[in-house]
Amino acid sequence: MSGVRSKGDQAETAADTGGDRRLRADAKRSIDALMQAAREVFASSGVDATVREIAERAGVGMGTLYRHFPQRADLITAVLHSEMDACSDAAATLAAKHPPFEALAAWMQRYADLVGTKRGLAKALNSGDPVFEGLLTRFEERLRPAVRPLFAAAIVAGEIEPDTDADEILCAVSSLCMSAYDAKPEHARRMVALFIDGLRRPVKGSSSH
Amino acid sequence: MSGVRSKGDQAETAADTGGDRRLRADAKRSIDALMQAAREVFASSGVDATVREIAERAGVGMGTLYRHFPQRADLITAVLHSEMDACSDAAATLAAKHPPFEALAAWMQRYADLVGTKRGLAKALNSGDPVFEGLLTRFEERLRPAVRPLFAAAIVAGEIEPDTDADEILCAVSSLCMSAYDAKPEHARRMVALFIDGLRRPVKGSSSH
DNA sequence: ACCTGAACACCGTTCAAGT
DNA sequence: ACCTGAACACCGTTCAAGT
Repeated sequence: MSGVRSKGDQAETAADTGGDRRLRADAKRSIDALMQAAREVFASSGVDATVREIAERAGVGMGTLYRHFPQRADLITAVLHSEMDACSDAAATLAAKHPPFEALAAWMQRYADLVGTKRGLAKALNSGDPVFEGLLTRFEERLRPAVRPLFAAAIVAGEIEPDTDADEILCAVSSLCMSAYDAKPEHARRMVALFIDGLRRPVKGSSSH
Repeated sequence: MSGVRSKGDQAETAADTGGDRRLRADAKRSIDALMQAAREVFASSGVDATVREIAERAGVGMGTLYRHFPQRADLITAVLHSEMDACSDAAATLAAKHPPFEALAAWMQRYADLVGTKRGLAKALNSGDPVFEGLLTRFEERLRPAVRPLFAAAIVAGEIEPDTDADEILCAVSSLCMSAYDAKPEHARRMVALFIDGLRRPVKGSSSH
């Protein structure tokens, strides 16, 4: 009986983002390759892509895929979680690199891409399978807190109206992309840009001569 | 070269309702059996039911199924068309048998059942496959005209407000059933009944003593 | 502990063979 | 002209065999 680390040892489904929980090196490599391959294949062939296609592209056998992702749905879930997290993380990065309004606008484009892509995937999600439990939850719980500071900064800088409702904007942008994104991604992006630009108002300090 | 009947000979997909367009007796029997079997199987096992299961229940071979319905989706479409038509036809029947308001209320229950059932099927429809072309069109174009007389009659009889919007009611009832029907059909029916009852107002003639 | 790939069960669809 | 059912291609998933 080695006393330390007694419970929480059975994390069957591969970790979400790139979780490295005491895996052997080859295992971690397999998981990374699979998720990368899934990302690419889902992007090019859509959600209906075959597990075989993914395994082949990742350069691993079928058994390896199923060892880390017991069901096809688990791979989809993992990929979506990872993409959502990446989008959330982009908020801080953009905030550090750009002035408030530009950061907000840039992140919205990032978000538009995510939703546009997710729509292809979401089709399978809305099928009601409980396998996809907590995906929308994560969507709301990680993305919203991430974007709030962007709005706050733009408001403090006086670049958008102080009563701008972040949730409303997020909702508008996503529904805007849901409908038309995969037909004309460029068109969707342009509409998002127009929409976000409409929020802008002249900065206080610079316009008073 | 037999001169008569030169064009329009290639009606591949089996007719919609029970279309008897110069089929041999056994062919018609097969089609009827298949549609009836599909109706039952879809109702009990959902839209994901197997073609094999349907063929077996209908007592025909796989080839027979595919002779009349070249794709699985064609069977679904045919069944839905048939159920929509049946629901439309029920309007006239009910109008003949009941007083205006009762006919309207009864038809709404019929409609609730259709939508509740259709929801299970519609899941597959919203997949975007162009195979299901024109299903919603038919839904709107046959059902709405069928129900309009029911509203008109109830309005003339003074049993509901004259400005009642039929489309609004249809929309409300269907969205009411979309969400909760297959979990609790009885509950959905009760809510529809309550809703429709709310439209009623005291009849002019009888309340003036 | 992890990987591989042939094998399994099952699906939609086809087609040679019958009447 | 219509029917039958074995056969095909393909899918998600499993498992004995390897290192």
